[in-house]
Amino acid sequence: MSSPSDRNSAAASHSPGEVLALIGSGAVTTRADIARVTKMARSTVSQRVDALIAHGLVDEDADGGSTGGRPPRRLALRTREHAVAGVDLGASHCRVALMDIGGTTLAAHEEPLSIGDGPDSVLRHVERTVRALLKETQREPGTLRSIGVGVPGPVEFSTGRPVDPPIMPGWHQYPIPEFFASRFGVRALVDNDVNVMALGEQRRAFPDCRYLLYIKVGTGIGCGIVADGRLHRGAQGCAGDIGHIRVADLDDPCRCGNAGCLEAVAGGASLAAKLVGLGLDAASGSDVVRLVQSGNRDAVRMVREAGRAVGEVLAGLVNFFNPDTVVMGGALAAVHDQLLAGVREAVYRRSHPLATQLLRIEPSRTGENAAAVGAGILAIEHALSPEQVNRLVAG
Amino acid sequence: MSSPSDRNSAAASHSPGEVLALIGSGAVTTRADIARVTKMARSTVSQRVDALIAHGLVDEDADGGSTGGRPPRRLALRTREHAVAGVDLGASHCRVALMDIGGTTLAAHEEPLSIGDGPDSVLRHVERTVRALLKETQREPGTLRSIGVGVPGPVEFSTGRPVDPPIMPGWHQYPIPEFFASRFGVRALVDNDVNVMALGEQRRAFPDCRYLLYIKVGTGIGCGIVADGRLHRGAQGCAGDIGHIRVADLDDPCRCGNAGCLEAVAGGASLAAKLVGLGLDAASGSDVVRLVQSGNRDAVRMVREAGRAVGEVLAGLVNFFNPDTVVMGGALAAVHDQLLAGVREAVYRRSHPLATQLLRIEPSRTGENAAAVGAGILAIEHALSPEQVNRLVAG
DNA sequence: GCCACTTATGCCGATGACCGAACAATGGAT
DNA sequence: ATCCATTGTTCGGTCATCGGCATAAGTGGC
Repeated sequence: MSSPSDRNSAAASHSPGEVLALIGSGAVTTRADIARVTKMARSTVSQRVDALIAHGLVDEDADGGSTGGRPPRRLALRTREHAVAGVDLGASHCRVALMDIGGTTLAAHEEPLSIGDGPDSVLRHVERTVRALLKETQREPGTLRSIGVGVPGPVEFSTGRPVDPPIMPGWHQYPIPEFFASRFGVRALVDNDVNVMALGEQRRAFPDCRYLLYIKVGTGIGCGIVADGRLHRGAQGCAGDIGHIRVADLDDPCRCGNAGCLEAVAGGASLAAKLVGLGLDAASGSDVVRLVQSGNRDAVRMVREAGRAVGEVLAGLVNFFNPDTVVMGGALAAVHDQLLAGVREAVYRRSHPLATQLLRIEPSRTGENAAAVGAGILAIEHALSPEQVNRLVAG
Repeated sequence: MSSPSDRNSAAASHSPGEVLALIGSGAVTTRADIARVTKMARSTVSQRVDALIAHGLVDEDADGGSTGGRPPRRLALRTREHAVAGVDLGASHCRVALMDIGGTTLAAHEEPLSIGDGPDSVLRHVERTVRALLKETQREPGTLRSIGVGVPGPVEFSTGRPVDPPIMPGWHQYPIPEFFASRFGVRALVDNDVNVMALGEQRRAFPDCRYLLYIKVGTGIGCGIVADGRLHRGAQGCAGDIGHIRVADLDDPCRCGNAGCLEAVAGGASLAAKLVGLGLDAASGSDVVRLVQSGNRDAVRMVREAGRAVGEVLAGLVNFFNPDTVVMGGALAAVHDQLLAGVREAVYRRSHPLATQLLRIEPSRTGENAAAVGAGILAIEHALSPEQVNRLVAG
């Protein structure tokens, strides 16, 4: 038996925030469970739980089924009272998902919106949408705990400010978190859209995968990186910018000034342009998808070709990063049969066997709301972080 | 004033292990310092320090200079009583560095040794060398706390076993830690040689850099990855295997069966072979270095060319990983003027400006002992890890 | 239906980690 | 010589946490 209250040995002692995280994760649902997992005394657990209940963070449900003894009281996050918003800003759309802190999507809304309208106009629109969704789901505005935002460009995550975003005119250094702080009084977390999609995909669809790459093939091509369960943003926060990696043996000119960039070879915009060159009607990536789905041979061949190009680059990244999972998402993932075939072919040909032996390459499992939900998860994980909760319970 | 003993608010409270880590880092040197940094009461700090002294982990030096009040007693790791060994196993050499837990190299020894002799023979040799170094520096064998080992092939870090290492016949799944546990009774940590070099370089030469890539250009080409201050090993532990990434527009056949691999284009072995093809006498990477240093035009051109190929691949990795520092090491780093010129040229041409704006690309600053010292640091960080120390102090 | 048994939670005194304040030590400043 | 600034130690008090016991609330056998 270990000596009591010994912070040196297998140290029990978990802060209220850590207890809440356990409850939130769904891994434990009763006080007795918590005591078993944390090894804290049952009395201590009750104390922690009482504090969380007193602060309205946890609810005591009805009794759970008995397993031969007194039935436990089930504990759960007080989802009614705590909501977050996940915002997905695209080049030409805006999607907002209202979620409770349990991760359930309560309502979502999408509409076309040009990011080029500038931060003031766009963010005011987001604010209105969030308020509308709160009303629609009959939640008090005061129940909003935080906001996650995904934007189509590089962001300095710590300050939440876009940095020289190529397709977001007027957004450079705009203080997005301050906007939401003044409107809702909550913290906003802003990240690149591919990052939040990677986070959402990992948390929702691949919870057991610790090293995940999310490849988004849309108009451009980007990559979100989850390493050891956390987002890897790199030194300047622009990690995952794979659109301009050189593809061997191809010389398609790219808007970046170089030739043979992955984006120029396999990006939706470039595929569409090539199809136009063949006399077909394709303005964007979605038209490419439509043509493939209708069985157009040139389009199918081209997407497969694009898959090989993506796979060529991905093969190098797999060798370098050694992920356990690669997820293909973005507009062109709608035709993932063709795309994945090319990707797998190239990756398995060129990557090291040890790196590919357990590697999974799969299409995205999250749907249209991927980015909004991912942003919401970012917000939830902030709101439920032990530091946040401890501050709340202590204050 | 925050209420005392509140584990929720700005929670002071640091375990003995954390206190030792502070002392070991050199950031603090007196009890008063520790109290200021950790915000614990001075009495508590004394208690922690007393425990560490009682267990022989910390020494109380002579007084430090007064600054107008009572002079502080300086604290330092008890380096006399705690040593580690760092072992660098190469294809044809074995280097052992004996270090104290403060990180000072006490003695080092190198000699030629073929890894192909098999684990039994090689590890017995290592054991003899470690014992000789202990005797040479007049340390008791019992002062050895742990052993770090870098090997030239993939390793499952958690078990310390090589996994299908191409140039280490007979080592597949050999339990290296068990060997040392039975001989010295200490834990051995085994990792890929490039990983320990990256770790050593980061800790020694670039302590402020959190995202570092260490590129080793020797016979082959490999990469060690430090992300957020920790080694990134990937899902299977084979991350950083960049030798067989495809280089655009080049088709040199590679031993792996593919063509255009970085290693086939720019590896020391391949460069030597090409020089032989030009009628020059070059058996390995070191001969290439010799030729470059003697001003041979073909060799200089070829190394520069190799630099560009490395840079081409590195440009992609910089976009993907967004490091703040890239270090070039390995045998060919001896001619880093020529190599770096090519690397920088390619990286700055092809990487995203945001990723390169603060990027440093520099030659390795650690010398011949890089891998052995890196392995030693791995061992030190294990021996001084809070978990280890807490167990010691508690037990 | 009653009772033994099992499991969950609440209550309470005991323990000890940590704190803060007072005190001792030690050298510089005046 | 005296005061001051700073460091470290001692000691009593507080509070978080523990373990044990009482209570709650089911199941299953008889």
